Amino acid sequence: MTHFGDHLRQRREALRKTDRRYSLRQVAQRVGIEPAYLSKIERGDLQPPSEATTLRLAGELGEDPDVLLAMAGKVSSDLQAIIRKRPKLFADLLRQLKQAPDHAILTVVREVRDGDW
Amino acid sequence: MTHFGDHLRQRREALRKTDRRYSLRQVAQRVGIEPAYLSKIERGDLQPPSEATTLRLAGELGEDPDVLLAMAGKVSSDLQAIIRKRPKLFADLLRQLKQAPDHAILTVVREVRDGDW
DNA sequence: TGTCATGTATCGTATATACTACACATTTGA
DNA sequence: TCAAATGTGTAGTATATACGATACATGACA
Repeated sequence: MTHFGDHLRQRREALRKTDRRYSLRQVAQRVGIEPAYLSKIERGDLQPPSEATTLRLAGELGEDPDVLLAMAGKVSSDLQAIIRKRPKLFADLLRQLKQAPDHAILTVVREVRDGDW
Repeated sequence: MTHFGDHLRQRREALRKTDRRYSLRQVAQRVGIEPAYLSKIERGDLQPPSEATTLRLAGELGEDPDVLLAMAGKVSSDLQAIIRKRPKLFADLLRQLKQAPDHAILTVVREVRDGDW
């Protein structure tokens, strides 16, 4: 499993190949953090940043926010809020689905989307 | 919405009516925290405790752990781990189900439980 | 060849989290 | 009635979180 920082750096360097605006310093500036801070994060010297900063990084680097948050060891606060409103229901559901294969979960997602209630 | 601390106190006092072992001090001791700390939590003077302590409180007071954690503004770390392993899938699922009525989610839970994969 | 940008090392800070320790006034039960 | 138990006020602590500011060596490039 590739590290959060490694992943950031790989992604940034990839974008950098076709766009010089993706230097560490410029990305840091657009994201609103110090270059030194981003440097240490990319190198795994520091913990991944806060949810808010991680989301801005995802936006800047064109990454899926939930996936990047997951790599940062976090779960989006809006998802947490959904669970907290009906904790028993969603706790049961998630533990049931823990073992289920991806396609089964996808099926459920589609069922719900197309479901009529 | 009743406060986390209020809820704890109500629950503890209810148990106390039939069992003197549910004094604040004795519960605190069994849970492994200082009475003064539990007092302030019940009165809403301090934030809800850590996940670990909240779970011990749930056990001691016979409450559903996920529900009590939700009242503490948290989501169980094992549920978070489930989500983090397949963030896109579960993020989509939860956002789909955000609006769904309880019975629809229950149906999904049962479908998955009885499903054959 | 000099200057501009780049990545990084070092140091420091503000705030939040998660409690403990102790003392004290009040209440309860034998 | 008095000793034990109860709830609470005050003060303090250790650790984690989430960064900022500054300075510096290296590399690119014009």
